[in-house]
Amino acid sequence: MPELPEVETTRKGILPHLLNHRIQGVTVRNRQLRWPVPRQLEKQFQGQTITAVERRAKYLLIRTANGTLILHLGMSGSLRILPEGTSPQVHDHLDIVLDNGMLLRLRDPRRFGAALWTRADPLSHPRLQGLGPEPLGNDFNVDYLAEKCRGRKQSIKQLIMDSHIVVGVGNIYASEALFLAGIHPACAAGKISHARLAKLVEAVRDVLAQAIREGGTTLRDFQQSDGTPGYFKQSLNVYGRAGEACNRCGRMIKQVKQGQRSTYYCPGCQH
DNA sequence: AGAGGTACCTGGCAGC
DNA sequence: TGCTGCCAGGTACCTC
Repeated sequence: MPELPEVETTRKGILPHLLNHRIQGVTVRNRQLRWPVPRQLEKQFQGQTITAVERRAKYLLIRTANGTLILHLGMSGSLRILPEGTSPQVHDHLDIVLDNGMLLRLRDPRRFGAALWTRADPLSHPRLQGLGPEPLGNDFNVDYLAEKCRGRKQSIKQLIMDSHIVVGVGNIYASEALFLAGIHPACAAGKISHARLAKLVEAVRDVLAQAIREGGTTLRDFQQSDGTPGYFKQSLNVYGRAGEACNRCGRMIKQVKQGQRSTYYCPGCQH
């Protein structure tokens, strides 16, 4: 489900319900997520007050003085704020009960997501250290990207989806950013000019920023934390539009496979 | 080092 | 109706 805009939308949605609130209870119904949910979580998180709700890459960091809950939504995860006592459904694996009569509930049918706990600096957690720069930050710029692309034969689409290069660019927004930049997704990263990489950096920033403004993309099951869908789907130029006409040139959008993932592009606009 | 493939897991849908 | 196969927004880990 979530790429960076969906995670950021979720963060903004849950923040006011969590910040400065005390955790009254933690219920783990299924520990078998991507990694087992650590046993210390209940004991060490309970009773703490939430001091910050941050995001690094697609991870959410729920901080307390005693440690940080690190959440990842995987492909199918979502977080909802619900009144305490709301009955859980099959894939509701984790509840955080708050002192305001509400609870934070993690639902994740495919269980590719994660709930980790660390008492140390979460940014140096093995899952977070070594990640590339944030796409909306200053460290992601054309000089950085050109350096990473140099000599690489890998396709540009796969390269920008590599979280060691830049975080937060998933399958939807990779296709969308390449469309905006006019770059063919199969183009070898090392063969793209500096000027075109500059366009790509701007396109990645623009598409992610716009998607955040519109509350993310709802394809089938993404919901914001209050249950409403995201509206960016209306702005998609290529993703999921195989066989339809390009908004810009009218040619038919194509779909291909790259590294087992679907890629969409316009053969008229992207070279 | 880089590139490619596989694995994890469930649900929805098309096609027979 | 029910089966089978394929597809899905992520990412770690394996091999060559």
